[in-house]
Amino acid sequence: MSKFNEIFLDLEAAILNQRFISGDLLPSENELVKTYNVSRETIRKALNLLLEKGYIQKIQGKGSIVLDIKRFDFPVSGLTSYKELQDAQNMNSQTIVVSNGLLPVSEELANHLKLSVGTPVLYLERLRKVHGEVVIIDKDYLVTSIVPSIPNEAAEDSLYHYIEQTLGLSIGYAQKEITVDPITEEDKRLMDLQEDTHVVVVRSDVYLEDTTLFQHTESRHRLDRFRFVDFARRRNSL
Amino acid sequence: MSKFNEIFLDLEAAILNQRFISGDLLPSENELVKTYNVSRETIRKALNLLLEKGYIQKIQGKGSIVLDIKRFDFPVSGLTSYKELQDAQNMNSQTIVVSNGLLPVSEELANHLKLSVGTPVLYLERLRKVHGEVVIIDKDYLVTSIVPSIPNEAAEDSLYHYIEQTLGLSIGYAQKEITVDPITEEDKRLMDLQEDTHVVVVRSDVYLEDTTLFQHTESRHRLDRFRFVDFARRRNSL
DNA sequence: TAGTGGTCTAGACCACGTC
DNA sequence: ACGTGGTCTAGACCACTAC
Repeated sequence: MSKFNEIFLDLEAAILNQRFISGDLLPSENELVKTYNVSRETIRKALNLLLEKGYIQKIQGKGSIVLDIKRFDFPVSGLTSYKELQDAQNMNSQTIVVSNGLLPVSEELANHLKLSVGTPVLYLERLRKVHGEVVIIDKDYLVTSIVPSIPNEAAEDSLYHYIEQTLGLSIGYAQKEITVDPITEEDKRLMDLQEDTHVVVVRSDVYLEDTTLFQHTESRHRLDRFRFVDFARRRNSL
Repeated sequence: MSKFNEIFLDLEAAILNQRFISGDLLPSENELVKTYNVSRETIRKALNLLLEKGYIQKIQGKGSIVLDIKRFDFPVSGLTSYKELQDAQNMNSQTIVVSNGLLPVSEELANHLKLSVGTPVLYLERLRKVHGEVVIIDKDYLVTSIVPSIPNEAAEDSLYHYIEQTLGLSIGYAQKEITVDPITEEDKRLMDLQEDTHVVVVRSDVYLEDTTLFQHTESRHRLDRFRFVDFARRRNSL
């Protein structure tokens, strides 16, 4: 593990554990150089990670100020899976696998995943129950040359954990899109909808570190249970 | 302007102008060192910006691969304003200012903005018309000690442009939240809703670079006109 | 004036991919 | 073996804040 990543994790833990609270100044870069016995650029790489994640704001001539982290917010931002979220939130929730097997790929999806028509894909469909109600449907389409199959136990736990830990693949990045779509017959049948006429749909394409597209996901959320929180920096395009 | 930022903008332009297309390798870091006559760390800072923005993927031992940028996607992600979006998309749209003046702050908002109750805030309410229909309502609450007033012309153009260019303030970062809420009487009155019972609500807190909270915004979108696109990297928490 | 962060350098060694 | 990106260093100079 790299030094700057270790320092980042160390400082992150210090902030999460409230050893530094909102408004505090972190030790100066020169002090951190002494503390960790590394060069200043190494410290700065660690601080940049904190900066990107919204933990601190740096002010020239002053120092690194710890920002107010809203711990109870839903960080659906970034590339985080349902399971990780659930762990973080301690949600009373349950996953039900309703499909897990090969499916001939549709023409549209074949195009999308850059497969030839007719190639089978691994189709996984799961219901997410929170407090006894089905509020999310997740549909995953996986390229079988990369992920040939998923044990049901892994599907009930975390798909990403299985892909990364068991298959040893490195997930790189994802492109995602959020829209609100009219409900389908399937939504009506499988979800505990109330009078709703729409659901929030999050569609993602997920790529490995070597830029291979290996997964397309459609996640359908009941309106009242959907919340997305994001931290964004203004990039001065000077 | 810093060297690494100039190099970033140069490479970004090259990618946007298709001088490099999806799947291409950028010149190696050592080649870029020669091209730009700078040190390797400076090149790497520029490449990191491309990486964060989703323009490239770096693969050790191989090079920097240009990714597929979906140019017609709505990058509502990051800290971008409606006006900037509109420019980028060439949308046929129009802004109507329906409120622009001081308002005694409510208790809830006072708390939120850390103001004392009763302090006036600058309240700006705007309707966004696209293709003749009102599909977005924007409500901005601005701290008057920082932004005392907004000329109507600026409100019709770009609020951020006015704040940055005319007032000379530096916007730092924002925290935003997306939910789907039931419509209000006001939504019904002001927007061209169809049978909709809900709207997408984007709430943001916007801070200056010195961490001062100066704006709270509530942006209400008609369901069928809302789309959010995001690029996310998986951070290996190794 | 002293201390802070912002930028940049020239060089080093390592890990990985390609051939 | 060679070229690629990943990490790290020790030092330099600048811009800004605080006093």
